[in-house]
Amino acid sequence: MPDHDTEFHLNRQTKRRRVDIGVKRILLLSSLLRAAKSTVIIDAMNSHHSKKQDVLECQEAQLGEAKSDVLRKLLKSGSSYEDNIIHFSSATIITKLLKSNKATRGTGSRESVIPRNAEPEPLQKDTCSNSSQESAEAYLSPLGKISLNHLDSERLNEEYLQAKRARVENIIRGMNHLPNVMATSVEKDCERELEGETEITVQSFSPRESNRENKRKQKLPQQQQHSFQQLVSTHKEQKVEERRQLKLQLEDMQKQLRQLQEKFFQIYDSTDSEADGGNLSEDSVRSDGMLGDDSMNEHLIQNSVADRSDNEMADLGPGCFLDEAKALLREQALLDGKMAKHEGSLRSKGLMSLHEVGKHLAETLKQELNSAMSQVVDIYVDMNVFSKPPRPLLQVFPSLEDHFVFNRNNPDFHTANQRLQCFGNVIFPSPLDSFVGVPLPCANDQTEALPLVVRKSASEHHQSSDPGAQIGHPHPSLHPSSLSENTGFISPSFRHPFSLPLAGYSFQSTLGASSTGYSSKDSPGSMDLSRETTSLRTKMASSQHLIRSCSPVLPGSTADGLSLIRSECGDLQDMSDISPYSGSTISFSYSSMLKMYFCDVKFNRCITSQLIKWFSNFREFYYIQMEKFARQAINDGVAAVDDIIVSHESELYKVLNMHYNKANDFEVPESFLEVAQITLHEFFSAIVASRDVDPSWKKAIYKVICKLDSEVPQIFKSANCVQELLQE
DNA sequence: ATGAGTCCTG
DNA sequence: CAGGACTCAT
Repeated sequence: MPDHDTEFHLNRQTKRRRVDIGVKRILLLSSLLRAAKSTVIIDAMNSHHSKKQDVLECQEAQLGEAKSDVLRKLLKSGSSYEDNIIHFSSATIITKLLKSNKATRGTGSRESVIPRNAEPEPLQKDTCSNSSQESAEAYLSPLGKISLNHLDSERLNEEYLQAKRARVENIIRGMNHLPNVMATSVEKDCERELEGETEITVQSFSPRESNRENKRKQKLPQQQQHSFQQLVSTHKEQKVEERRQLKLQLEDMQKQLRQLQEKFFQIYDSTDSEADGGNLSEDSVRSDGMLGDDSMNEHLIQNSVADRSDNEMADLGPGCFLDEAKALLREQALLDGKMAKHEGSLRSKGLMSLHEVGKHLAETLKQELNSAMSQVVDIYVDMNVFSKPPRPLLQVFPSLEDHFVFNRNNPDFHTANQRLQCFGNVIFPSPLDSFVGVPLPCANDQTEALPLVVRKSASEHHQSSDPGAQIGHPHPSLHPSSLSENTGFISPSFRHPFSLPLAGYSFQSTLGASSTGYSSKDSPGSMDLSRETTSLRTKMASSQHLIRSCSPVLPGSTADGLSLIRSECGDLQDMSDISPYSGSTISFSYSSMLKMYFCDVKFNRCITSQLIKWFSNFREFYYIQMEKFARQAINDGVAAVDDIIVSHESELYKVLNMHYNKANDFEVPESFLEVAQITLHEFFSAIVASRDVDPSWKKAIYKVICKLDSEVPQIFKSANCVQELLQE
């Protein structure tokens, strides 16, 4: 029977096994963005960043990545086509070539001067390597060096010049497909290169250089003219084929472009109404821009690509395809510019501001992310946590409704609710709500979960700390099934500072509430903010030195929630492997949460890391205690997991409360007990099942518990958090 | 190189 | 809790 010391051993074991959770956030964000396919988001983002992003990115955001993918493909294809035809025509290669030549000339030291007249040798040895970039490069590269000890340098010079000319011809031909400017410049460069050729002489070769050259010369063409002809003939065929393929690609791109265009306008139509009432979302703004310049956009988009006839296309060389793609990019940039312009005009009208845009964009993004996360959480919890015969958690809901003061008409609720961002068991207002002035759908629409902190009841009679109730000794009145009769929740001793995952869990997961937020029916109702604020006031009052920033105080009240979210959501990546909804995992960082909730706090590195530190520590403590008590229960001979009941009298609860809520400043939400119990059960079961042999066995538990997390109380998001608390 | 976040230790 | 090592990502 393992005692709880094992924990430390295991901790040590898992030392290097930890999963770094902050890894894929950005990916997640972007993938979610894509998955969401929300034009609201995309447009907003595009508008917000358009000026900073390059053309490709703008285009991607604006018309969707499909198009840009096509463009990229086209560009890529174009260049690969060129590569295939004549590598020398590749701008990259040319650039490289010219650069290296220049570098060579610029080298003062003779020792390091590239032995240009040494290059012809490869001509004699090579067998028409005409398609590999490497060979081309090698051949052209002034870096190529061979031992010339036995060679007639003059002859080689001659040959080399011949080869060089052929190559330049080759390049020029290849460049026919490129924009004139480039071709011309390259041509000139090449000519210059030829002219200055004979000035370079060979002085010496290092062995290393020789080796490098030897490697290369095997691939170099022996007969430049011959290989060139082969090149041309081969590439002519390739040209035809490539042209055909490019044509197909372009046609495909046209199709996609049209589709995107249609989609774009459809989206505008669908969101048009949402922008009514002076609430201009990014989407509507953008769409307005589109419609405002409808004819022009149509022209821009269709004229260059869609309207181009196939015949015309067929006559286009690969360079023209590239031009086509570039033209598309330009068009997109232009469109983007118009968007920005339109946006600017709106802004000048006072309808919106860039700041608002960014803010709203962020909010929208967060909502989308959380929605997706919530889905995953729901599904996972439903599948894993409640796969067993349902425990009486459902009864928590009515009981909580009884115990909490739901004041849906509380004006504070609405103002705060509009700012509400929830994590963990995410409850968000609908994405559009985040935009300025968009009213909440309904006063009764509960978009928030239970606050983490409940104000102490006015009747501050302390609950009897009955030491009798211990883990492994179920107490009827404390069992979840009898929570509705349990008055303990109202009882002031329920003051726990940290997040209470189950608040969201009970309602959302158990009741199967929509992941996008509590519906008005599923939600427990709005929490009376005054309760929590009053509760917090106590804390605040005792922490006047932190008056400017409430966050230093808050970690104690939000730490575990944040920690849970933070630590476990990272594991959603793992869960995504299990979940059929694997596309929609989410991960939040502490810092982003902190910054969102404590907007009045000027976060710097120090503050952020300190808070993170606190959260980590809080979280750690929670789980350490869980494991400890689970092992203790096992040691005590508890056989069935259901015999483990966490109540207000449980030692576990006391320990936690002592740690997080020493002064009992906070009323601990009922759901905390639920989550604590579930956590304990998880640990117990895992240990009993010997899953703890796995160094990372806790992670599975983290996953489960993470999903029970409830959101940070909305009050914390208020910029006037402190004032509000003190006013209570 | 730096930051975010976790894990371990004291 | 804090310090610091460590990992991972940018």
